[in-house]
Amino acid sequence: MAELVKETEAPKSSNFIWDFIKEDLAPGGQFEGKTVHTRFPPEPNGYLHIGHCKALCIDFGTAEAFGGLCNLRMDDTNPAKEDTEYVDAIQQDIHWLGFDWGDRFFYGSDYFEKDYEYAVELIKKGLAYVCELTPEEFRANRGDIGIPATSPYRDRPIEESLALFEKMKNGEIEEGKMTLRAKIDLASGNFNMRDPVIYRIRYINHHRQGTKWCIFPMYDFAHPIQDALEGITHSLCSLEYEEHRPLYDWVVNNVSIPYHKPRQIEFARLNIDHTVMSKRKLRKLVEEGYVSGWDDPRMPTLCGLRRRGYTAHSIRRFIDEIGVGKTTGIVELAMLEHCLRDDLNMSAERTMAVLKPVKLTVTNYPEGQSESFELENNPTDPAAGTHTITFSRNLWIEAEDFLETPIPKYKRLYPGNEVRLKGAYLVTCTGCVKDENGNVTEVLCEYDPDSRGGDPADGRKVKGATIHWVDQATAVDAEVRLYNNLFLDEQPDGPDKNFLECMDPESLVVLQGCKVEPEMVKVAEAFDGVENRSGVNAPTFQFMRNGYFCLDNRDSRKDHLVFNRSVSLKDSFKPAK
RNA sequence: UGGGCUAUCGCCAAGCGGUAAGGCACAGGACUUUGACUCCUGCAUUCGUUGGUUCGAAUCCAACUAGCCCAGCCA
Repeated sequence: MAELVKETEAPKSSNFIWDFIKEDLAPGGQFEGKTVHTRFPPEPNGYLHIGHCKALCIDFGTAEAFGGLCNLRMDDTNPAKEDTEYVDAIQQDIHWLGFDWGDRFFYGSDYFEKDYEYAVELIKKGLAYVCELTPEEFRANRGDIGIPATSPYRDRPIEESLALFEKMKNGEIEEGKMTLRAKIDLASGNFNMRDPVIYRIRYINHHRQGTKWCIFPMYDFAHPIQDALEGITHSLCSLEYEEHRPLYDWVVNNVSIPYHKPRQIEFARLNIDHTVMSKRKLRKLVEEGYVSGWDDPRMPTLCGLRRRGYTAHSIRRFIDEIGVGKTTGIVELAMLEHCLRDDLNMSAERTMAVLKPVKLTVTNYPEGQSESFELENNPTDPAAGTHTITFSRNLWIEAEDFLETPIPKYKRLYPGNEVRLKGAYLVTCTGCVKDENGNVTEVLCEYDPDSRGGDPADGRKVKGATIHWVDQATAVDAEVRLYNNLFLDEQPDGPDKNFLECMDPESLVVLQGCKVEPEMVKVAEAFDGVENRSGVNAPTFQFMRNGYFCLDNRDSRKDHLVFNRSVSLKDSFKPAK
């Protein structure tokens, strides 16, 4: 974990949030001499996705940048929505990314007692009252643009509210019959300030508090208190809370907090094209079986991205690259993919794998003969060493590396053309064998014995391409899963769109009978012994000329290898149409 | 039409009164035993629009325009 943090580059020099913080820390600033303290407050009702990841990187990253602290807090003030089921997964994902909250892990519900005391304080100050409007009446009385809201209970005596709130707490009031409201401004243009409800009654089991409470504080009341009690200096959140800030400040200013007053700063949340980010929609994909689960490799969840083969480093780099601002935009997926390729290019070992195999017979290579070659593991890193591959008369090559009649600019196998078999020999195509339907079943070629290793003795330049291959004698079968975007539409989340109708029916293509190097079995076997496979990155390779692939952390076993394509290699070959 | 926010290249994004960084994408070219990587080169006379202030404006002022968010006893 520590290594991950270390290998992550220093974050960008600054952003508007850091500018604010610098001002706050400067002489005369509101936090002069204080330690920057942030918090990441996920609601435990789903898995973390790349959107949360931005927030989390900002929260933890900002603390890191200022030598401060960041707490992890489960925001669980609504018993109807939360579950412990997600708590472990959230923690695992944050650790995977390389962040740590030390011993500062909290639950919003830890503060229910305090919340209650502060609510009572507000009532005593005449700043809150028990309102008996039902949800329907509440809506009917909320007013409108230019029309103030109303509540007949607004001026009820303090003592009466105190007694009623006590009854609410003691379970003597029916759900929906009463709420506690902050007394602020019924005519405010900001509806959040029109005497917002700060406590509601809920006879539901709370995942941690059980039935101890039947009144629960609303986010707008609980959050600033939680922040204040934890000594948070900067409460960073997304833009939609911008107009809640006056309420946040109101709470912080009207309650006797024991420490400094935290400052809320908002930033734009992350959107990426060809995907959806709302928890509701992701849940629908999972629950209605459009994907295999929250960790389906096509999902934008952190567990999905991890299973797909995304490294923590690449994701953090991506978040760093896109920056922090207040403009709501949609980042291209190409940016994320670039960050992955960039990372894996440095770290992934090369191996040859044939995804759509066709036989290649080296007709002048003696039957039964075999030899081996050393293939570099990573051309960008000589220290990565080499591994041994075997060669014989019968090989597998990619079906698309042969064309009986070549298209313009085609540099691969076609009758008469010489190509290099990566790391082995130069071969010249002499023809092919077809079945009764005219499908090519075997490609024929002759090798140049004086080109061992791929370098021709006479030093001639090879115009053909270098293609990958595997030896039929030693190759191992594997299942390979190719992923495309879940959505064909750039903006499945867009207005007037049913995101389910934007899905790509071919977002998952499963290939069987792919041919991989035999050493993959050993790698898979070692991975079989790894505990908590879903929490770590599975072994990842670059299948030369194809892309980056990793073992599937859920389904792969040594006797049935399953690889996921994390991302393809860039390909500038554009055959003329 | 009430409140809040945002507008700089196809996508992110610097810029904070002195004459438009960077990344992604894209297009050429070099190199290459991955049509990858790497390396060059190109890619906003212009900063939503219109006025104003100024020797000088993306940066200050004004008025427009467009987009996003808000009327849960959700977070």
